[in-house]
Amino acid sequence: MLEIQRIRQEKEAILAGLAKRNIDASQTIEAILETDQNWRSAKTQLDQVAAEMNQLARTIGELFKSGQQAEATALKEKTSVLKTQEAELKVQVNAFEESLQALLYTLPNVPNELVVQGREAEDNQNIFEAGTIPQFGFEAQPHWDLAKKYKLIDFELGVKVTGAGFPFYRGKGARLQRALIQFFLDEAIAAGYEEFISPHMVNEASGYGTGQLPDKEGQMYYVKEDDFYLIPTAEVPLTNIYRDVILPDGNFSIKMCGYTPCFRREAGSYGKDVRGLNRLHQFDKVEIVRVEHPDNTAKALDEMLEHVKNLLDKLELPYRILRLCGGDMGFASALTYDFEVYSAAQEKWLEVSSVSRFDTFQANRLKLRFKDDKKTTLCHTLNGSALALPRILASLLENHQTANGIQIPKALQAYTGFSVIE
RNA sequence: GGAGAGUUGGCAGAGUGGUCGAUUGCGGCAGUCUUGAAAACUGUUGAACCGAGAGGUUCCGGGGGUUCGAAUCCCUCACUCUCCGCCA
Repeated sequence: MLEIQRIRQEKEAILAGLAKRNIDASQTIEAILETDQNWRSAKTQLDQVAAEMNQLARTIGELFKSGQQAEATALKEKTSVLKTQEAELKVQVNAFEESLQALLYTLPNVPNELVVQGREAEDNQNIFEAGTIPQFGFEAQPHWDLAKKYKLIDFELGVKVTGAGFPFYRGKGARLQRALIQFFLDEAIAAGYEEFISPHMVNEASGYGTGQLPDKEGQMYYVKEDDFYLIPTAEVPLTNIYRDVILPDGNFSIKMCGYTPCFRREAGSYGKDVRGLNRLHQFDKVEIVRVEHPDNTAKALDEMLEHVKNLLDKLELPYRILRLCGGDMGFASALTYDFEVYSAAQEKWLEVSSVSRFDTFQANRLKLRFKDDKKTTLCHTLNGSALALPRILASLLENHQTANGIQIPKALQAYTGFSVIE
């Protein structure tokens, strides 16, 4: 959520920024400013009336105490007019406040200056590439065939027990999955992130805190009896640790990581994009989350990018980094880098990580601030996948396949306990 | 699931209708003392909003009500804890 003070002060810059998302927010901004103006004027009146009421009540109290019943009763009569006024103003103030809030919720974050205007994936900027795309002397198979051939993943069994998008991993497939989780966590911990095992369900307030609510409830699984949401990412429980928190000073850098399963309804998706592991309703992910002083955000983002690069290097996967264009960025993000691994078998790039800075957008909703010379200032939040498992598993299988089996990257062998799947 | 107790400032914990944004203790900060530290003592220490400022308003789990006046009384919802039951 954008800060109202910022909208008051930097209207033009915000409009220009949102234009990069192909959004013309001028009407919304005007409505916000008008509602804000109305709210402030009603609020000022309400405050005045309330002040008078308080004064009167005090006077009446003193009169009663000193036994001046008649005077007190006379004054009491005067309060009824003020009371009516106060009630009316309260209704107004609340109404303005609500519509202001609703309007503010509709505005996405303002893109960083590095972000270019664009509509879709093609407009994203390719800023980095590494690794070599493997050449096979045979016809490379997609991961769903490999998974079947080596009995690593059973999609049909998942359909039987739950439904599409809920696969079983079995045998070496399960082992590989567990190895990856352990590997990612160990790397994150070595990079200074504190590990958390979080709840896999969150309450409504947490959904609002990170921006899944309102509006995107359709993307989350919902447990009606208890009013809980299954987490779509560890970002939600980890970031919400700092909901309603004021850090004591500006000297902080909070680095958290956590492995969780992630649950996403993914309503409306179909076709080859969802084949195999490409898109699931339940998948595993190690997430890194940071809470930073605004001055440190750029550096933190760089560190996170380096961290993810390192993971992919160690997994010996060919990848590229895209800086997302305005139209392709998430609602809350100010700047997002996607990591994509090339799969020579599917002959396409698979998104395996998304690293973003949100600046104050999440912090404003979370009310996450720090004290700075008696002032309270909003913190910055960042997060990134490091990494999401299914597409990593897919690209490991596809890129490291040989005619006789699948080679496990060296860095992973200590975790899997085997070096080849045959 | 049954029964009961509770929700107050960073924490602990008073406060049952009037000057209470709230006693006190701990913690934090500043100071006195000290070569320094500890101890002791003194002072200070919540947040949000409106306002150029002076100042004002709001917040004692959320919402509503009674009253001139509510942390305090009533209604309602949520959450937490304890005991019993069930259970990994």
